[in-house]
Amino acid sequence: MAKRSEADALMQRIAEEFEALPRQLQGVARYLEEHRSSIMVQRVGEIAEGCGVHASAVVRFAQRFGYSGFSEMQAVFRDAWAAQATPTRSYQQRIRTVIKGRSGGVPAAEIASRFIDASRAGLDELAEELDEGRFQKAVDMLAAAENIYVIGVRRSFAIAAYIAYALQHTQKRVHLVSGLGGMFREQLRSIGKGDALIAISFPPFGKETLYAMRVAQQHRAGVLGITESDLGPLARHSDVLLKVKEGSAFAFRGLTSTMCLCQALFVALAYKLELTVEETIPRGEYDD
Amino acid sequence: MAKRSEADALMQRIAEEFEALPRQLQGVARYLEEHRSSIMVQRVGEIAEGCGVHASAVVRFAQRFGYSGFSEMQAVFRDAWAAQATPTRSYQQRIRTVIKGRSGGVPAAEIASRFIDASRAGLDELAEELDEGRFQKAVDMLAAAENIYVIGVRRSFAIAAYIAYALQHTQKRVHLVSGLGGMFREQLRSIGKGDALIAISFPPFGKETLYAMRVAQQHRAGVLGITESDLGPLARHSDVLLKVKEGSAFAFRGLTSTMCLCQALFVALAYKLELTVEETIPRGEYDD
DNA sequence: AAAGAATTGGAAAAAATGTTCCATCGCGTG
DNA sequence: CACGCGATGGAACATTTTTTCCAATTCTTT
Repeated sequence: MAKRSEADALMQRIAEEFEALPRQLQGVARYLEEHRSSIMVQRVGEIAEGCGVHASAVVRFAQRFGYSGFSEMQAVFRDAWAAQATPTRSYQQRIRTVIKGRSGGVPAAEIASRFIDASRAGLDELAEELDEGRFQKAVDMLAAAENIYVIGVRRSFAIAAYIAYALQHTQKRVHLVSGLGGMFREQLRSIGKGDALIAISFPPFGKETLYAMRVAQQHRAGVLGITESDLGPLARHSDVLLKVKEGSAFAFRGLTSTMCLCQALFVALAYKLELTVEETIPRGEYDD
Repeated sequence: MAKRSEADALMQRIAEEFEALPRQLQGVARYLEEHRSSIMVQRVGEIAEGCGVHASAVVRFAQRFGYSGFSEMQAVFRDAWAAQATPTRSYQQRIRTVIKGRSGGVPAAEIASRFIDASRAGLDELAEELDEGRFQKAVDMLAAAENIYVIGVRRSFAIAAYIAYALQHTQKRVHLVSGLGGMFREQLRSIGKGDALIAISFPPFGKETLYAMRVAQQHRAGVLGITESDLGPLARHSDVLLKVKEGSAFAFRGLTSTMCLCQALFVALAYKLELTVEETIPRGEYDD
């Protein structure tokens, strides 16, 4: 019943012993986990190169886990692949698999899979409907700003938090308007000309966000709105408005498209500012 | 844009010349057509046996179609497979190309569009590789918890913030371990048996997150880790581990797949708790 | 700091795999 | 029916790939 392939068992064994493995073998382990699906096609040499390791290290790895050599271990992955590539699994078996995992109610995986589909559809739409002119304008505005303020409340807060984090990797001064301590007003006080505000809001629009946009405009700062329609209240207060329509499954509004758009925005900005890779991803002690 | 692989071209050529082929080579041709997807893994001998033919016949077949030998022909199929098996990688590759290629103003929209493609491919991968059993376990664990603590620092903070927000729509008590005021330790103090911790972390793993996981385990709380691999430090401290592989375009790690997974997690949980749509999406005065 | 253990990289041996050559066979044709 | 052309299979050969062995190095422990 359990279709637990030997490959699965092996991977688990690897995960368990991982910590106790020497440095290079850990590298091999990581590589195997990462490229599990293509190991069957690769030669020892290729894998070794992929890990930046000598071929013999890969062989030693296999031996450490009880195989006579790499070839024997590779066979395990090959078999696993062959087993799943051949739709020999009867329909009944599949159903049983799905039912097996669930503890009453609808299998969670079913929901997950549908939600992922919906998110993907959302991205399709984003790709199709992205207004290139506006996007470019948004990037230009941010590139020109001295200080960048970011606001998003409730559902949109996570997005705002992400943008603020990402922008820390630029030379800009970044201010996340969080409202911590009830200080929305105070956090916005010093916004002014030459600055920009990024505001993320979806219906029903948070009043804090709208307030921030008004303040920004009064202070002559540029405003970039991220929302779902040209018709909402953000339009009036934005210099540039980016639209994202989130797909929704189970009447639950997604956020992946918005997240994706914001990351794209950051990447484009980083490029425009000619940040090097090293600058965008510092790997210090405190990084996560 | 039609990415007609060399393998496709070859198969067509084979079809055209099929009639003119000697008996055995026709057999080989049929075999290739039939087992096109597994040729890359097989040895000449295996294929020869599969056709009831001598190995040299297969080599001759390859040579007849202009290759130096079987190996060269096999490489064609291997490449074709690699191209379709790792769409994520190739998208990321393209972003990199776009960015490095042209000097001066690459249209921001171009970057955006590539980035969206890459994210989409990432979701495909997520859908494909999601471990259904673990996902179900994760949902069950959360459903059973009285208090849910959430931690994620730096890059992962936005995700943690979102989860904490979403969970407010359930009956659970939710605690976002933010470290505000340097109080990581204090915020975790009262975690205990019957509670759950959701920890999100990617390399290089934030020490705060790892610390929180250790504490949670010591206090007998359930730990749900969200990371990119079974081999990282989260594995040891997690009761359930969900994997998300985010592609990184020019060393810039995405977050859309992670976001999507977490939302799916919430939706599945909400469903299990039998929350109605209205409950999960209250539209009150303060909503955003 | 020295001794010991474990890890690592190179090179050579071993195995496996792929390719070529050639004698034989079968088939169609003159 | 004999001839010749091309197809076939076996075995030798060549190449590639894997594995083993060992010396150099690094890391630990005393």
